[in-house]
Amino acid sequence: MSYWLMKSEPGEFGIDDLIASPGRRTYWDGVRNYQARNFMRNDMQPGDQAFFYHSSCPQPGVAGIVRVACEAYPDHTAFDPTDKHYDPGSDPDNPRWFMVDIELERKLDRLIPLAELRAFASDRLDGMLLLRRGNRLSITPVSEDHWNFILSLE
DNA sequence: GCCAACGTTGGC
DNA sequence: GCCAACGTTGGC
Repeated sequence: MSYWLMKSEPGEFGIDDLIASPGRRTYWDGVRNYQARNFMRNDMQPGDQAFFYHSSCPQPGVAGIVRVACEAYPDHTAFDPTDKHYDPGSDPDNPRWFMVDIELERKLDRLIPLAELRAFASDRLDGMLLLRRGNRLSITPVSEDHWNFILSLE
């Protein structure tokens, strides 16, 4: 059982879009970074929990909690020339990109802003990958201590 | 819109 | 394998 943080732009797909999805479930397509892919493909397990994080928006921060609903499987959007995330280098017989399904566990009572997390960057959240300068990874692991502390801020 | 921090690409 | 150029991410 591991904890994760997954970034999404609310202008594209936010926590309320997940709430509106059938079964409050969706597939996490479009990851085109090898490190993030490896986390999904190699380390994510069904039942793992993840923070649903809003990025590139007026109020970046942790918006909700989701559950990994299956093991990673090939991201079919990589094979679709009309898709924004099309990658001609991904061969259906040897897929390059993967995705998992996620289900909403709950939306947080309030969004916990990035700025608030940053205030703890050198003590209670020391070492958290999200807070590392220049971090651009869309999927990062979260330690159990950090997970519990962030939820205590809610 | 700006810019820092990366990751990727491609010539050599 | 090196590295410059380029593209992307994402906070501010």
